[in-house]
Amino acid sequence: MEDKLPAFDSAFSIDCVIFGFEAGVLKILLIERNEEPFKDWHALPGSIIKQEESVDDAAERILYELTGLRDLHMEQFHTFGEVHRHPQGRVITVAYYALLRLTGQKELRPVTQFARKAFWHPINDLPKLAFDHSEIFNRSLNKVRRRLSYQPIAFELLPEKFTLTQLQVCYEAILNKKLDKRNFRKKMLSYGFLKPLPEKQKGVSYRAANLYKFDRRKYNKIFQSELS
Amino acid sequence: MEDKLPAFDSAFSIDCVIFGFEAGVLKILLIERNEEPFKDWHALPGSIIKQEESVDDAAERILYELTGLRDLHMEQFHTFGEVHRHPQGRVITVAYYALLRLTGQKELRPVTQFARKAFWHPINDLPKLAFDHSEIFNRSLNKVRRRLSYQPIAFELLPEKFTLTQLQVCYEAILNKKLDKRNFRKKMLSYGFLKPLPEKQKGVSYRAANLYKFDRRKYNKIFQSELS
DNA sequence: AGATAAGGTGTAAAAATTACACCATTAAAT
DNA sequence: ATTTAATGGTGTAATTTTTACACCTTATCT
Repeated sequence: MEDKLPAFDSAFSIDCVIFGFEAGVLKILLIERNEEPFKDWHALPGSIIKQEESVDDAAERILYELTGLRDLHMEQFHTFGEVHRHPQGRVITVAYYALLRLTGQKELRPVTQFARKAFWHPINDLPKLAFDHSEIFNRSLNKVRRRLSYQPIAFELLPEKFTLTQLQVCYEAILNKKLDKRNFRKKMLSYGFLKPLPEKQKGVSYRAANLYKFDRRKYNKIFQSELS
Repeated sequence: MEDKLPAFDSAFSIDCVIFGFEAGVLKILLIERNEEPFKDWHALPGSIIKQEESVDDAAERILYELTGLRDLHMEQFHTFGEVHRHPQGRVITVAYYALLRLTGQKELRPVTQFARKAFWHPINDLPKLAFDHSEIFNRSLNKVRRRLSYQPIAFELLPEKFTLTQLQVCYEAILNKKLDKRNFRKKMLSYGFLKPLPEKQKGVSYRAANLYKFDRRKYNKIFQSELS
């Protein structure tokens, strides 16, 4: 496929691994490419950095153009610089990840023609991805797991009001292992940044669980002072 | 100074933060630049990535060319991508760090003309650095500190045979805080990768301390299995 | 012999982590 | 009305890890 394409010199690009959590399943955002190389393949949202924008700004723009998503807090985690990772020329890519709350049913609507569509896909069943995107994804998942071990970032994935079980399932999905219910709750509550609400889960056909809210002020206090 | 220089389009570069430990003091490797921009300034060893080399390979080559040092294990930690970080044009830089054992008196000898010389400088007294290199250094130090909290990487800095006090001083230099002697020893020995040698320190005018050796096999076992 | 400087050691309290099982509540089904 | 199915919610004891803390020992130098 790549033989017919023009070669180019070198470029910097961005690739984004956006995690979402839905129905107890951890997913990432993929696009269907509408362009060679790897036309029709699934891929991470990614594109070329422009001359006049910072790398961080490029990440925001590119994610928006390919998926319609805006204003996430993305974090850079690695730069992939093998010579032949792109068939047409030298492309070094800076990879970002973000955790995204899926409530509010944000619509996925690419605003450029590079992506035919954008969609969520469970991480346990990923298709073959374009370029070295599988490797990029693997590395992002390691990063998120490691990060979760020192910062309870799972909140970023949950709706504003959530149950402790939802929180635990989210942890388990990220870490890919079962946790003990009592110990998990004890620990989470001991942090002090979970506010119990005078409100219960609705629409379940079993005992409704209490809802909690994440208190970002307290959270920030704890995890800023921890750096010292 | 930059007004007279030709502008260029865009480039990818490498900057290296190489840590060394000497006489109880943590140092990094700086060069004196022999080229505009920032001619005569102190800077991190860094230069432009070539078209036909991977980013990791570029890091090794560049460090060698500017300092004469080879075969260190460098690790990428961040990519700096602000638009105006270089006065002449767009330069995105991938930053690496490494910890280097200073025994054997490795000579520092730049093999290109870009650096007039290379030298070690204590981290507590750094001069103003070229470009955004101070920021790059700060970030590298944070990275090393954080890493030290889950992997005892301080060994990389010590000679083959070392005393427990040397090890502790090295930790203290990285973390910039005092540690308790008894607790520190208890913990280090409990890992099981410190081999006591039937040998004592020489040439000190007080009671000689026992020497230890770092057992990399056991270390790797422990810190590989830890990832699961 | 005495001074100096660092080496080397143990214990108790506190805190964090782990393992583990049963009753309560709700809605749906009968 | 009763039963069933599904999840919610809770406590304790054992173990491990972390912390705080002080004194005698050894080697060298004078």
